[in-house]
Amino acid sequence: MRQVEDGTGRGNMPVRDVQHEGIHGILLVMGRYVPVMWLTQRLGRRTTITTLYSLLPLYFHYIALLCPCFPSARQGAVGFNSMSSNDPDPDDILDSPSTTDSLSPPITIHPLAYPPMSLHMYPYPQGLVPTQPLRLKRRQVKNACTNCQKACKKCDDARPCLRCVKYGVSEECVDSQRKERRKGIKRGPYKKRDGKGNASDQVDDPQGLPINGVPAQPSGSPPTAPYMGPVGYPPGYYGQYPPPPLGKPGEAASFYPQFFITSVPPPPPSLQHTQEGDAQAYPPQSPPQFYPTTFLAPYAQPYPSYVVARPDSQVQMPAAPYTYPSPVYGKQPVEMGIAGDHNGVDK
DNA sequence: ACAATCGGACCTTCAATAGG
DNA sequence: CTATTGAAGGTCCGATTGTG
Ligand SMILES: [Zn+2]
Ligand SMILES: [Zn+2]
Repeated sequence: MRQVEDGTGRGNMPVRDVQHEGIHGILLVMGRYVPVMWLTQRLGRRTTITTLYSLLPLYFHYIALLCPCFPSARQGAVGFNSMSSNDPDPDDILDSPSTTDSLSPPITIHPLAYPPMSLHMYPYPQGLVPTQPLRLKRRQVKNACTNCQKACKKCDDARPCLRCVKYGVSEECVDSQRKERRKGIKRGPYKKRDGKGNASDQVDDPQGLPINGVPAQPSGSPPTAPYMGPVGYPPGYYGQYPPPPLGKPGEAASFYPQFFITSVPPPPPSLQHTQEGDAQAYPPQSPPQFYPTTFLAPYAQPYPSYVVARPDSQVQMPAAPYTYPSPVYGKQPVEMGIAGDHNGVDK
């Protein structure tokens, strides 16, 4: 297990490097799992642990808002799957059901959930540790806005989308036009269906061990991670990943095992300073632990109230609904915003 | 160092096809 | 009619290139 925290000598470590230390590029930030890739993309590649640490509380909403994987104030359980990725897609790391709120107990966040040491990196909990590289499914919006489409950048379902808001072109944010699929195209014979499980799709789980009791995905592609949805948004609002298909027997619904987010207790001291290269050595000693818990949701708000377009095309963080207890949290948010993406909607 | 570009991997959708 | 296939059409990751 590895802990990445301020004051351990890693404070100046760019966040992006954390992923190379971590198991799967997931930071446990203030009790929540956030893909490092995501952080580096949104906050800038050279954001250090220290910076992140000091800014996170203030940017908590924003991060919660931006990071589809940041299961903060949303209602509903936080799904987590044993997964990893060889090409860590920031948004692919975590996932949670977004439309299954009704299925799951509410999960929320409360201020006390912010541990003094807010940055930890945890490996997967035992039992959730993937036995093989898993391919995480990326979710796309149904219809990107024209700006995002042109820029080949990620869009979202909101209009204006976050990216357009960020670049101050909210008014230009409109759905791109989709062409209709042509009909009447002959396809030729399909390959034979053979009534039962054929040899073509048993690639998953060579060991035949369903992860965490979860049956392997029927397709030949690696299993995908569950959707850990955004916070406080309607289903699909920021859904980076599709909700677990419900009611489809033997399907992905079973791929959304429960995962518990908690205010992370500081790891045992003996585990706090493992050497580099132990990324694959997990879980070497004591297995990571996850603590089922519940959080309050102090600032669950719809997206539009978070983001304010400014003349300078920056995005402004509305004042926090409450003040953070720790003085360190009181630090003024420097001009950090959401660097990491390009300026100006282009092309 | 950071922003813009864009090739192409990946995802979603849905008409064509197959089976009962 | 329902299930499955599989390709069209789309999204957007992330490597590359451009800019100051
Ligand atoms: Zn967009
Ligand atoms: Zn837009």
